Amino acid sequence: MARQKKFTTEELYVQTKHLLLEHGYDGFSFSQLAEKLNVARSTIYKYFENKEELATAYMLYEMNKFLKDLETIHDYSTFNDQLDYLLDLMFDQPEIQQLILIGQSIPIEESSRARKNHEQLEKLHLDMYEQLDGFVKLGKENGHIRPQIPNSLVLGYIFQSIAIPNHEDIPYREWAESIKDVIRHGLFK
Amino acid sequence: MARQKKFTTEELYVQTKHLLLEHGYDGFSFSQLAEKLNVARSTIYKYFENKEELATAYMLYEMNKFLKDLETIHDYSTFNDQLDYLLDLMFDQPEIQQLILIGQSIPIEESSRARKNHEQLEKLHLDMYEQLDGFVKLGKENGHIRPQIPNSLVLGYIFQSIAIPNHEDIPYREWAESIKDVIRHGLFK
DNA sequence: CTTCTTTGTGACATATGTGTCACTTTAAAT
DNA sequence: ATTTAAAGTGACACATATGTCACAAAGAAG
Repeated sequence: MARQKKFTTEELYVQTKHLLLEHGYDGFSFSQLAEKLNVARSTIYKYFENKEELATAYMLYEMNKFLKDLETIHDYSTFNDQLDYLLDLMFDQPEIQQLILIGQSIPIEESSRARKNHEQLEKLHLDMYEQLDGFVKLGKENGHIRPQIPNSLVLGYIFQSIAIPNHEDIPYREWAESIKDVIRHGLFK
Repeated sequence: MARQKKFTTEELYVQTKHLLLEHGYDGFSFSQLAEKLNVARSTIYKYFENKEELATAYMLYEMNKFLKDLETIHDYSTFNDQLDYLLDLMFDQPEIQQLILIGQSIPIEESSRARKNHEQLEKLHLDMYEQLDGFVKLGKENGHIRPQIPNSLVLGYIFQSIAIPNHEDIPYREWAESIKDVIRHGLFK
């Protein structure tokens, strides 16, 4: 070791997240990030080749965190508890789908270090999908979820629900319960 | 009149839409747009002061079109027909919520021509909300929609549903019917 | 044909972003 | 105290975006 770092990878990722959410991938720049971290722009190049590599590395980090949390779903035995857990998980990080979307807008150059990250990211994506697909299948087998609804719609529906803007500022608990209710039973009487 | 225009406002808006959806507001530039339209970049400055004004003008155009379509909802008498019409409308332009989101990420400078556009845009937004809110109220009064669900959640659901990615490429008609079904009756048996 | 007006353009000055590199700073190891 | 290597920086060359303006091009009106 020599000389203390001025920022941790963790801090870098936190700022990256904010900037990506605010400006999107195209609008995100090393200049902005360096300013947020109070370092020179060139410092960041010590750790990442370019925007592409940084962004994919960050997405990988975020995805791994999410998947780790997702595994905990197996601690719950009933389908209803699992659904509750999944929804709470997503409520805790409502930005996750937007980030995944931004992640998909990263253009991957041939033969870049980012390629590896990108490939691994696709693996994690598949992992996630399989986890969730298994969950939906269980729900159908156990007779909770109506079997004629396509699995991808079930999952999409759950994911998108979290992104509904709470413009009326309804208290978290009440809002979350309403969403769970609508997911289960729809809008109609 | 003098000299023919090389592009119509319509064409300009179409390209603007594509670029905004692809790159987001921050990633969008006059250079890209000029290239798409096969004109010099400076030509666009003849019609718009800057990116800000162009983007707000475009959003205004898009919003007006959408609201005009939305009015047609009154041609349908029953709540169920109105809901069907609304959902079909949104299926026809699934980009609308993403565009609205992008529109909200336009930073409005003080004392710019874009201010006027922006204020008018907010009015249209309110119009839209009132239209839709009225629709939901009707649904509750007529006993179709469960009254305990917040109105904004009902609307959020309808809007967000359209954005669910159809990864399995299920045929349009079937997919749309499934979504309508889930919105009405939820995922559970 | 000349004039007028709209439409379009290239070039300039300026700003911001990118990637690199020789160099400095700083803390640990000897 | 000296050496070493990681961590950090300013500056350079280059690319791209911005806004402006004097001027060119092209139809319409006279």
